[in-house]
Amino acid sequence: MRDAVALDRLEVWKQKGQDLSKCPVRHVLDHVAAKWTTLILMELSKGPARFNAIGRALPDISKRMLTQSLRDLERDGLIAREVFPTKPPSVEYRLTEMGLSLLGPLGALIDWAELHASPIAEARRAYAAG
Amino acid sequence: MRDAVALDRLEVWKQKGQDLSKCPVRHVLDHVAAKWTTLILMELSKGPARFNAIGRALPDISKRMLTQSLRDLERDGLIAREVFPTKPPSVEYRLTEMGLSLLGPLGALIDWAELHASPIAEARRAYAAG
DNA sequence: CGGAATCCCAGCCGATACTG
DNA sequence: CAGTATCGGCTGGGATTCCG
Repeated sequence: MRDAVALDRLEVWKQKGQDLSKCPVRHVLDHVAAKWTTLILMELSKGPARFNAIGRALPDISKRMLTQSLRDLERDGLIAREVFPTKPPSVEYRLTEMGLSLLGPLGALIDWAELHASPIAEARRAYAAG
Repeated sequence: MRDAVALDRLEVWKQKGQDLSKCPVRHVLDHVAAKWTTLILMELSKGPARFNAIGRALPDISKRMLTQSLRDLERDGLIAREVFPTKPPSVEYRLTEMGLSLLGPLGALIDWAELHASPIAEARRAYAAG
């Protein structure tokens, strides 16, 4: 059929009888999944930005979710948070090297999605119709 | 900083003031997000399989979620469902060409996750430590 | 400015039981 | 074999309010 070498990594984990929720691969997938983290990584790919700047760039995000998403990404070492003791204090977020390296694979996925957007929409219509 | 050509596709959508939930890119991301669809695509990358065969390969999935996940993938044209009028009836699922083409980008993401699994785990420990 | 705390609901998802 | 039906818990995430 096709060599699915990469996919077998998940397979191996599954066959070890491990808890799927602790699989490290799932963890990354969950970031991609999370409603906002992809957008945030995208925004930061343009350069470091401050809390409210990111918020303004993503109009529909609440402060609550922005905070939480930033924490999640920081926790996993994908972005770094730096506080400047100005008055009032400002906080800057930027991609780490690891976060930067994620943009490649993530971009590939987004490219695929863009390329297949209309076939998918078509498939949905066809499915709904019959 | 870095060319983020791919990522700008999402950006464009956002700036059009569109509802993010209807962005076609999000549809794909949601599949990746969903707890089981990635595993199912993985399993089917090895070749066509029947309902219960997939279920046995993914021991922790319930029939309910298996059905639902298969429907989701079928709805978007990533897998195809074929019923054989045997006795008792059997149903076979296989990747479509579009589904097959998703394995590449998805595999790249999984490779990245596998490669950075331990740095991420390390970052989490460091973060938890304070 | 950059958050934290609280309330609350929609939906995801698991368990269980039933069907053609 | 390949589903469908129903119930219910858990949590993601929106709205709002308060704080250093």
